[in-house]
Amino acid sequence: MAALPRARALAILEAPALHSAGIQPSHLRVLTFRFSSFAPLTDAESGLLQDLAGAARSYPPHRDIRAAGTPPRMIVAGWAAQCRQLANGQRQVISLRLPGDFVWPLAQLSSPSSYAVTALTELETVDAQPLVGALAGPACPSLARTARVMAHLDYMLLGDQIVRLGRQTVTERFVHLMLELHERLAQVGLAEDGCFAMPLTLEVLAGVLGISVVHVNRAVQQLRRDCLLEVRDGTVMLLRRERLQALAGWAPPTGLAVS
Amino acid sequence: MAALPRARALAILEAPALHSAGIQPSHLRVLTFRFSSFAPLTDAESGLLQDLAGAARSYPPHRDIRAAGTPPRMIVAGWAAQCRQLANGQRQVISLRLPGDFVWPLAQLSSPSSYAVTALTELETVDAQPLVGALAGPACPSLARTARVMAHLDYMLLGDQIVRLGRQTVTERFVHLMLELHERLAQVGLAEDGCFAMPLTLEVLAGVLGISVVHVNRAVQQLRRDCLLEVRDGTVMLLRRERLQALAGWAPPTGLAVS
DNA sequence: CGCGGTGTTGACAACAGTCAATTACTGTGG
DNA sequence: CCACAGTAATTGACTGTTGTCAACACCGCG
Repeated sequence: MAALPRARALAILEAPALHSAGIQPSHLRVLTFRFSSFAPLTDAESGLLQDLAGAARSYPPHRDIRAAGTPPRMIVAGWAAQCRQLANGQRQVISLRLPGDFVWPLAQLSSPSSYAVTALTELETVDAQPLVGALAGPACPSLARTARVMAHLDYMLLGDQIVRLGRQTVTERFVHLMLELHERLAQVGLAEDGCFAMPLTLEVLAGVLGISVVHVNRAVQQLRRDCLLEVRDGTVMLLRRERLQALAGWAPPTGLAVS
Repeated sequence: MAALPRARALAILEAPALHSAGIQPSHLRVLTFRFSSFAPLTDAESGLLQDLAGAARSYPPHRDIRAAGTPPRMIVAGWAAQCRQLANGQRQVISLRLPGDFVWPLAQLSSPSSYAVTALTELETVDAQPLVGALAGPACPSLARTARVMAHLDYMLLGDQIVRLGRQTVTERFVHLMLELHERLAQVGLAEDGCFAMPLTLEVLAGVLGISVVHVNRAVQQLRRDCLLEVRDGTVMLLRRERLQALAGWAPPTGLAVS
């Protein structure tokens, strides 16, 4: 969708000025991909994204990024997980946060520490406050619409997670999640042809899918034997998308109209 | 919390003008309870709520309330469920919508029909468009903050639902849900002393909890035998709150600070 | 070389789903 | 007033999926 405008927007990435400004092209690429997938970007909006990409902050793996009152940030590289720690020591991942996602999906409160966002890999984020500020002003009208769509997408993703946990078997859950991740990563240019990098241990996957480590493994082995999917060296290859989609009851998101 | 302002706000309910204006006092009561639980209401805000309560619309049970593009509404009486219908005929309830909740939690899109909101009982809703409109304007500053808190609460509730489905046993899920419902209903004055009306069949409960009808029943019977909880005639009585909270790992929500 | 983290596999136990039969409660029509 | 059908709740017996425990392989690292 919107192939032409995106191409035009991405052309900026070739400009030599980027490097002299200390901007990571891959960071700007993520931002541009994400926002141009909803609506063509105006020049003002492209400029705004370029400003954002200028000041990235880095977090090491396993670092807890506590929410309380800090301004919103957007991930431009690496993966994070929004977790709930349970009394019995178990951990449930509410939502995986990928490049192009806000770290905290919505207006957030000071929640009682049961919520945390943990960096799963080396993580790069940029300050998203200018974006949020731009929503109120009239300067970037389509950005405001885009932000609403993104908020809704976050809500829909939690719905998908609920369906996985509530109604699917281990294998179905895993496949469903892989298809979702592929779709989300493809939106920011980090997945192609059913292939993407997935820096998750079985333990984290078990935390996402609400099952034990052992059974995540069994599901992966079974899918591998059935030649439906391959996982190796942190890379996932979806071999037969149609079969996988039928198996997990997953469908690519249809056109997004804003209310 | 905010006992004094709420009492002042509720005093309006005694005014005889209400009945002549065709306003259901119970509807206004729900609206007033809900909004005054976050911040004291100004007179302008009270007036806005009173206007809302004037024009309620009614839906029969089992009626599907389709979302696509319709303006937002708020429930003032009755229960509804936001569902996902699966290909194999199973149904997963994403979120129960109670009096004082927006029917569609957030900015909504035209989603591909897999999402639906179904009235579980006779349902009364009011047009929430004036509320949403008031958020942008400067007339009701605290209402805008309240709306953000409510959006976040909706998100937190989905997180709770995910934890239930991902990490808890049948009994724990049921108790956890009952405690959540009690808390949410208490916020709109529909629960007291561990006692509230719950118009849900076992089938709907199974749809919420991601388990089979039979097992919902077994859990209820067990809790009844243990004298922890009683369900009869559509009424739930939580007998030992502390034991139940410990059993389900549930804690009452702490103070809500806005970011 | 030993160590910790991660992945892999098997055996068994615990939990939850399915099927089926029975009961209780409603509203309807005779 | 009763018989009836339809829905919901309840219970038992059995099956199937998943969790738990344990052992082992692999790998990078000090």
